[in-house]
Amino acid sequence: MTTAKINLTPAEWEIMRIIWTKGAITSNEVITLIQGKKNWSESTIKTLLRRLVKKTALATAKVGRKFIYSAEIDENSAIDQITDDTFSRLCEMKKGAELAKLITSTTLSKHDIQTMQAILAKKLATAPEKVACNCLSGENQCDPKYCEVE
Amino acid sequence: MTTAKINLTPAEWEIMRIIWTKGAITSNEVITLIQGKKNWSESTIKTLLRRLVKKTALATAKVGRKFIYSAEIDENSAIDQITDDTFSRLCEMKKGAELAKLITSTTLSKHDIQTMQAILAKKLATAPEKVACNCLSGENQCDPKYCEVE
DNA sequence: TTTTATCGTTGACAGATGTAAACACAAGCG
DNA sequence: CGCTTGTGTTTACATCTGTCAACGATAAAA
Repeated sequence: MTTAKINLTPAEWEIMRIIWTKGAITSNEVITLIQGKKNWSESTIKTLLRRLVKKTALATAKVGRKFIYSAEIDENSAIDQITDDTFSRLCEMKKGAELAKLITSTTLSKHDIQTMQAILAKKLATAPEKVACNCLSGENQCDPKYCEVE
Repeated sequence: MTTAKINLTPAEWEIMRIIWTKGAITSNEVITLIQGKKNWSESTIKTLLRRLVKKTALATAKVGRKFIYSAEIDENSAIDQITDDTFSRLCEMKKGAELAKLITSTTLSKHDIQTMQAILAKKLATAPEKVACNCLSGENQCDPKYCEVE
């Protein structure tokens, strides 16, 4: 399992989810499983598998004339990567509110919630009163008229 | 301010942040401000501005021979959109842990934290013991060997 | 062993993205 | 009134992505 920075496109991500969930799997199984969610032709799926192998997101083991595909990148690392990637684009000041929205809209287990509560309780003590906007570089400051949390 | 579904590419997003922060602005100012962060040529920035206008993410007001650009899409909506988009790709079962990581790595204000604490406290009561994986369609169940939270 | 069903490989193609040079044009300068 | 300068417009182009059809090789079936 590598942790290298490999970018997965949305379509490729769909394939990876199947493989992360099933472990080792043949292209045929992938095709069958995907077809429950996406309306992709076999060709499309084969292409995606091939591209994933090429970018070393998947490994193959030849068994007879067919391949058994398995993930070469760790699911959690991949998840960290896309979420970090997404969050890195956001205005620093807005992230807190967005996270609040996400925890509102996401189904969370009791355990998840308790974990977060512990983290938050710990953070509260040293939390700043306000997080500054970082949308402009250097000395350029936000125009308070626009750069405000609502 | 529209709320229509407009996809912003990472490069376009960079431009939008400037404009959301500064309000109305000329291409020239955008160019100056971007150059503090990115090493893009003027041409590149002009192209991005034009594409953003084309996809109605920006509006223009002609003043003399120059344009004043302003956002046509709301920053918060755009933020919601990309985060939702990203989260929709993840395994349902993994979202909680990922959110916990995010709140750990994000700088949060006291206010943000308190908001989240309130949301979590409320959610805890009705929270499920476990959130199921939704990576496979229909009756296909996760192979417990692979589909487990660690 | 001839036919057929399976897989994987090639080649394609339109549209999106990142990047940018070259060009056109109006306004102010000399 | 040409010339320079600041702005917007065109054109370009290599990649990346989403989607496939067609082709080739080989195991399985007849």
